Amino acid sequence: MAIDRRKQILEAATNSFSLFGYKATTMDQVAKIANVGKGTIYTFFKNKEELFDEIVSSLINEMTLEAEEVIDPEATFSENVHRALFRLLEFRKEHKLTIKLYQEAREMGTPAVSEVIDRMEKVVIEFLSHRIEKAILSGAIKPCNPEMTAFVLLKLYVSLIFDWERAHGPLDKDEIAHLFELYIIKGLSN
Amino acid sequence: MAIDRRKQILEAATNSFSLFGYKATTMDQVAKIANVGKGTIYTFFKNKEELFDEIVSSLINEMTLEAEEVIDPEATFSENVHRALFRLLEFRKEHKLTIKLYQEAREMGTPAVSEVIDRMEKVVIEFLSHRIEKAILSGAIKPCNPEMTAFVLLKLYVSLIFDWERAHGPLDKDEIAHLFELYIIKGLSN
DNA sequence: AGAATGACTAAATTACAAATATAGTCAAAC
DNA sequence: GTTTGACTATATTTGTAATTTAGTCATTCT
Repeated sequence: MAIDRRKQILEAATNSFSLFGYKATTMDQVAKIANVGKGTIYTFFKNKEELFDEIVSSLINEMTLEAEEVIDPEATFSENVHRALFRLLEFRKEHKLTIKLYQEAREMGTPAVSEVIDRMEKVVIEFLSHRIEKAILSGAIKPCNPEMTAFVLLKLYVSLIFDWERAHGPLDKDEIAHLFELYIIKGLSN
Repeated sequence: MAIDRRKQILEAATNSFSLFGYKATTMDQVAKIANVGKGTIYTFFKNKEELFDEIVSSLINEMTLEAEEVIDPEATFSENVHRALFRLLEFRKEHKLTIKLYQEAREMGTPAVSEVIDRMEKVVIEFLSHRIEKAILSGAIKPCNPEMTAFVLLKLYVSLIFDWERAHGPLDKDEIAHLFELYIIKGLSN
């Protein structure tokens, strides 16, 4: 239990960031939770921001890997959107951090947090853009600006998860998948 | 030029709110621009917030009227969405106020401003909901939750006008109309 | 030795108070 | 009867002391 202090620190920091946000998490707190002296944190991480960045980077990596993994080149575009969405929606614990960060960015505008969100969104948009480009080339979907389409998909997702849920209670995975299918893939028109 | 002080005041306040926002507009300033004594404002409006509310209310009324007017019961749903959107996008001056208010709500979270935005969005969503309900009943579009669909349409609009434009420069009317057609009405799938 | 530590310091944040600015009033002027 | 701007009470900003927190480093522990 006294080994792998690095991991202990990362875990403690992740929990604290998820629960209280970036600004409200103190290094003393992280040290206390991780059961290490504060100095120990600085033997592994240059400063608070780097600790934060490492946590977010590995979250981004995990998500990208998962998404990459779940894509089936044989399946249709719509099916792949489904699969990726579903997997994404299962990231509940990591999601807690994301949700907290969106909240902190909105309510307090902490710069380090806004930067990190930009970074996350950039990765998501790039990932989606590539998929969309391929789907256009293969004729699976209509020609469109891939970056803007990625942007619209992300905005729809964020709107549903953060804004709609905040006012109307949570949506389950199937519901969200159905909504993407209806609004973006198939379209409303008969 | 010394008559209809009420109108002068409304105009001065509208300009100042559009240019500087709600908080940064002072009653002395409004009086100065409107060429009236400050006391005069209070013979027509109980306080700053009521002056603001009246301006926003008439903006909402104008918009609803315009939208109502532009709807053609004979035309298709998609065409009506187009027409309404186009008309909306012509509201450039009033739009300035809306844009400033969104900015102020985001950056400073002024309560009076956030309330007003909620009010505006509620009206828009109610208006859209009714149209969508009718379109579902007439079979013009697929069955869906009208309120949520209205919400998604609004969010797409706001995302494009405020978020995308902020990062990538303005979109022209035809482009926006085309995007609505592509993403929401027809869908991406081939 | 080398890793871990927590008292320590410098810098940032918050709490508080005085100074300023603003909303709203009202007695005088028109 | 309407308009007005000097006036007041309230809200905001500014400057400053008190507190908190990030980051260091001499000492302790293994």
